[in-house]
Amino acid sequence: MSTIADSLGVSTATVSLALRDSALVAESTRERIKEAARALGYIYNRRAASLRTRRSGIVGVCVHDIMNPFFAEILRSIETELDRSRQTFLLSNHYDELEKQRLFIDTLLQLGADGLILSPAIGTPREDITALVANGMPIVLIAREVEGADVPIFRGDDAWGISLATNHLISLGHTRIAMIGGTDQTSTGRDRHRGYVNAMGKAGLTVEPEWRIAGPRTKQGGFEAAPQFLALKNRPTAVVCWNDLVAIGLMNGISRAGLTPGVDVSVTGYDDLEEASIATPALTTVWNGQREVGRRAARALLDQLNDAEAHGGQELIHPELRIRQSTGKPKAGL
Amino acid sequence: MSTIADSLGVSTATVSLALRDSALVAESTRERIKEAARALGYIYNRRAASLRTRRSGIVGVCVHDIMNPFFAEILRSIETELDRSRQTFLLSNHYDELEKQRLFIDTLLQLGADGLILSPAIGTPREDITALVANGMPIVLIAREVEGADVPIFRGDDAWGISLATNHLISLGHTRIAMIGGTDQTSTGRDRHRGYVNAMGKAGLTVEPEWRIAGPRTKQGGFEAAPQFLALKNRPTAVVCWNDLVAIGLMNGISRAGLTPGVDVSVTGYDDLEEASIATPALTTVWNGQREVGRRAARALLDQLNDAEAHGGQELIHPELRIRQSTGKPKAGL
DNA sequence: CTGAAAGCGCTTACAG
DNA sequence: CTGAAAGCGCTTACAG
Repeated sequence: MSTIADSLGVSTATVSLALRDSALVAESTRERIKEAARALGYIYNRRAASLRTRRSGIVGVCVHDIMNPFFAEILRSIETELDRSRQTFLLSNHYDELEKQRLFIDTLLQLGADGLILSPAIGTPREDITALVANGMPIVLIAREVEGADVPIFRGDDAWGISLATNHLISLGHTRIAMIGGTDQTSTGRDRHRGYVNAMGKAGLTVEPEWRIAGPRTKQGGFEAAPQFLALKNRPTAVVCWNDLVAIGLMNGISRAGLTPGVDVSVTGYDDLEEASIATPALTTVWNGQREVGRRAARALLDQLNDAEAHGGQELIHPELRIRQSTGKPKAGL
Repeated sequence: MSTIADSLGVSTATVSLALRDSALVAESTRERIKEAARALGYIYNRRAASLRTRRSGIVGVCVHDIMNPFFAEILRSIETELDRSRQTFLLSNHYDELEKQRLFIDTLLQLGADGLILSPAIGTPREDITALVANGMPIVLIAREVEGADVPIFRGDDAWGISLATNHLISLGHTRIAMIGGTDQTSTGRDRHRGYVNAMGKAGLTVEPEWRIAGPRTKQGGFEAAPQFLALKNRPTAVVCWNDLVAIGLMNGISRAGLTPGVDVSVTGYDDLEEASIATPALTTVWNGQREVGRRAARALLDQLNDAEAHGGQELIHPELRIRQSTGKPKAGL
């Protein structure tokens, strides 16, 4: 910048102002300065600027796994929103390791990030969140709760959503319904399991303990759970899966065993990923508003950046059932 | 830092040294300083440090789409390598839009990033790469070439790899083999198509123009190409797909039409994604060394950071055929 | 082993 | 409308 200033015989203050299109600088001066900047191949140094202004233009986004299509869809809409306001976003996976998450948060602090969008790792203590807030870094949560942390959170109404899937199966005539996937260590896992149990109870149906195969959260996991499910004595005729990935994996596993998902066993997913509609058979699932979650979370954070007052959030997104070919009436005789 | 210095009656220089474990500082002083830093909740300001040292600890990674499992697998191994040397990595999608890619590169320059790992967007001119190098930013390419750019590149031997798949089908007795997916706008697309054509030629087989359905690169794309393929007159008995995603989508589409992939139509993929082995039927494909690509690219970049001399790369990764259930002999009578 | 001083490249009052 | 000066929080010669 001083090179530009010298070459034109003006002050660096004027250059700084001109490059940011300040009305304080005469039109002609501004033009000359911009021209010189171009000619000299000037590169704006954001570190220096941010050191002075205390705004970095960086927003951190940290989730369990960015390559998981569920988060991928959320991230895309976050990306769209942040791009619009020219924020750079720093992505990271924490793989549900608290240490990785803390390392990332430290990095964010050191870089002077303006805010954080976080889907907290399993076991995240409230203090980790409040410490951030105390350091003046706005934060919004997505997908998962952190008990006792008073920050905006955006997610779907899991208990309600899973009841949609469960009730759909019940209305088709299924009475023995299993639930596969998810973990009680996350609020999402607990909420969905509770929703399933409640829906069964309301319909006067019993739930056998071995009908709950907890754990799987990926396609691979669902695939591997298939044999265990198929081996159940007095096997359930339908399965509520924790998410679409588990459901698709499970259906693949069922097909491998020579049975036909949607005919021999009804299967529901959760999330309505893009993939759900092209699965074979097309997956009956619950739309979970990923796009909406991402959009709202990003907006809420941006609002906080521009106005420390703003502090919304918390309204749950209302899930919707999507009926496709992976569910049907129980086969006669089962 | 000056707060720490004041509270202890030492200079900031000493504090700086102590916090970085310099042997220049007496053990006892070091301890006192670190203790004070902890007590005061000191946060290291990387912007300030980097302004002074001209190293930011940031490495940029830019690909077509980080949520695509192909890149996802590469990114995971890049992540592992960079974590090890405590570099923060800034991820971005360019979605094959040159403008997005340029914006990201600009951001990197402004943040003073130490280097870039890039899978270049379609149409990236050589000048974009050389300009970066001229600005002193080390760069390595992955997956795709940029003609005339003299920088390290890491990728598989695509022409060779696709010939493995093609020859496998030929050896099973197929003579009419289609190729679905990919675009001639990328080196990868051209190489794979060329490899397929060559393999067919060497076996004395002809390739009808309508057997090439260019374009699809995703599951959705493969799924949508199914009807077009199935409608071909004198339909090929086998399909070489551009990648696993297209192959899996295509198989879903074929199933939807009531045919059985692997029996009625043989299908091969490319990349050997984790998903390939749990697809139904399990996908015959070509292992493309994603992990290896990521690992080598990250190492090469780190080497360049630590020693401007280093400048390796260019050896192609040798693909391998993985035979599973999606390929078989052509059905009698076809 | 420790301190005083300069400087990285910006922006922001303040003065004119 | 423009300039001189201070300062953001570090690190690095240099001197002692």
